[in-house]
Amino acid sequence: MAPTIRDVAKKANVGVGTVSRVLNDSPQVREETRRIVLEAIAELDYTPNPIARRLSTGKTLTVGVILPNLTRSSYIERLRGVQETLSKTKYHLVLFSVGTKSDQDDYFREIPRNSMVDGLLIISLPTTDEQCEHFASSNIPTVLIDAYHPKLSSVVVDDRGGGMMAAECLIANNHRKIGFLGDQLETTFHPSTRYRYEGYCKTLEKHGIQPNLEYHIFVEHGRNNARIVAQQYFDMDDPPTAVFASCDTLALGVLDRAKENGLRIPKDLSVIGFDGLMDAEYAGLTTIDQNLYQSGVMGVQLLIASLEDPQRKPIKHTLPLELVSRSSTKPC
Amino acid sequence: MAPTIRDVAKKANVGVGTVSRVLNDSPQVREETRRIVLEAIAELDYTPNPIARRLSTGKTLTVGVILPNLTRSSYIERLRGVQETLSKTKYHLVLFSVGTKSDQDDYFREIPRNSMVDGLLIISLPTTDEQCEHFASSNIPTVLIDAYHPKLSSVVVDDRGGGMMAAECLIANNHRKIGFLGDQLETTFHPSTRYRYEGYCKTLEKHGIQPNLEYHIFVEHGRNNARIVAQQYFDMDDPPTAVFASCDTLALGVLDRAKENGLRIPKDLSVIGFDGLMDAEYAGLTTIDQNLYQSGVMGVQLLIASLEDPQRKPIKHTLPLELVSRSSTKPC
DNA sequence: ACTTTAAATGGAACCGGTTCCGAATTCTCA
DNA sequence: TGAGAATTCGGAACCGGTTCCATTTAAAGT
Repeated sequence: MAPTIRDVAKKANVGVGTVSRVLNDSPQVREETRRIVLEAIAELDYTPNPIARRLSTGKTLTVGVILPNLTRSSYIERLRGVQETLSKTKYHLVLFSVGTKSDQDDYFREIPRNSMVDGLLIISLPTTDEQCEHFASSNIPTVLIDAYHPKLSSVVVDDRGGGMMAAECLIANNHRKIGFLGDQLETTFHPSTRYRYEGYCKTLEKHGIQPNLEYHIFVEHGRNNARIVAQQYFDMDDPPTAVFASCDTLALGVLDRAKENGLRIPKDLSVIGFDGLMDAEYAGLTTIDQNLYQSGVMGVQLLIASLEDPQRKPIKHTLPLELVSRSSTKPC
Repeated sequence: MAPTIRDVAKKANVGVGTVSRVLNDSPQVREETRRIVLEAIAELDYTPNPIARRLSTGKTLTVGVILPNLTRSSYIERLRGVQETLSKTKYHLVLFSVGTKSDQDDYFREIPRNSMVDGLLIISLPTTDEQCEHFASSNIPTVLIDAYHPKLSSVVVDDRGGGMMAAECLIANNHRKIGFLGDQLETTFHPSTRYRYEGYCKTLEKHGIQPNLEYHIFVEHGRNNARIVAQQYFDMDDPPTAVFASCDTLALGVLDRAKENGLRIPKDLSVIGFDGLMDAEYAGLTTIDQNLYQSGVMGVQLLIASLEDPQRKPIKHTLPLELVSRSSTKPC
């Protein structure tokens, strides 16, 4: 059996309290005594049992990360930022992925309730007001990434502004017939898409362009789905000359189909995406880079701050957006 | 403060033992008593503290997953299989990612030692004999995914056979000048690449083709790296007419560059990859599909089996490989 | 040298479950 | 109806840490 703190205490001829103090770098222990205890620890090859520690301190040294699933590159990139940052801290990462709405409800209810984690990071999940209030009033600090609520710390980008940037870029290149391809708005709709859409519409109007609703298509997320619906654009009597997709994955699908149809990019069709995925780089896709990785890093930093000071006020951190101009558009 | 089992016991006028029995569905409790206890639980909105439970049972209800990092799609796809399967069980998933060799050593030493998890899943990490022995003799069941050791359960594919399939496919299409592009062999080399390489060489020889070492290039993993080194092929006096890349990502890089050079695929150059990523599908890349997702599913199943019966003998599960013929080669 | 004060230490109590054993209750059957 | 067996139950002991308080030991002060 693994040695316990009492074994160490016995071996070092001290009380368990003293061993505990040595383990926790308490200054209240004589140098000489510390040496003896450390020796005993080394001899027994003793490691404190983290679970026992958790029980008595009430801390789990664990951070929960909840995200929709592991299929979208954007979630993964955020997760990567979270993971790499968290690995530099004392916290472990427990991963939860919600497949369905009811999964989400379950997790949101159960995770804080039986305090399985010290803190929670919620990535790209649309949360209700009620849920956020619930997190805020629970005693586990929670940070939203790619979502916002006044009572919780959050990491966001200016989606509306991003939509405007994209539209401005295309308009600057003399496009007037601009399409918008977005993630499904109805079902598992994420607010970000709507804001990007709003920014896009706003900008068109600002330039006196009446958004053509025929050009606005919403589709279930997926490169292949985008590839398929993109055909609708090419079948139109008066097709758009440019498309802004609400995420890179959809934009890539449009490019795929455009190339299949022999269109020249960006001459016959300009495409701009949103996210800044690696895949966009490979495909030469112009995009609005939203610093996905950095959102994970920042999320962890905010969470750690809350963990260290639970009274800390919620902070809303807005990451910058950057237009990355590539070959799918003329230079912006 | 959250109610404890003793609060419930008091409220229900029973002993804590009885409450515990109710919680654990012990048959040793009268139906009437059970009802009363459940009522008290409901009234207090009581949830057992999982950490306390862990301490007394010694089980953490947690499975650790160690993988190299979250950048390669193949790891992610495996992780996805693991995650989705695990979420159907009572176990939680704790994610560890090793950035450096020394990270790996640390994790391998520390994770079993302070028993933070009930079981361990090791994905695509080259492990030494010594490390495996160590896992096998520790009391936490461990399963290797994409690696093999006789003392541990493992999920693998026949990499050598896969290399042969790829080569056979190209040879059947009358290619004689076949290149091989592999992940770096020197530094963070993974055995799978070597086996694929061996299978490829073997097959060439079998068909009387002397492998041309000039055609064999090894490069740090990455689509862009592959894209860059691929130029070496095109600069040769007598370039290969086909390339087998040890993974899809590298193959995609080759395709990228080939297209930049205006080569027609598969007429001027045939390319075949290995993995079966979604990206390969989008790019029309012929590949050897190794059922990455399924490897995660299977890994969890083997682990759960070991968790339920720790005496169980190690099992080696070999997943099938499937040649998926797309437009980067002539039909195989 | 001898109090006064400060620092170091031992160990019981606690965190919140599970488990086991002895006691109490209920059931069985003569 | 009552002895004996079978259920059901209560609660102490335990898991392995931390923490707090009382006590011992060392340092400081006059």
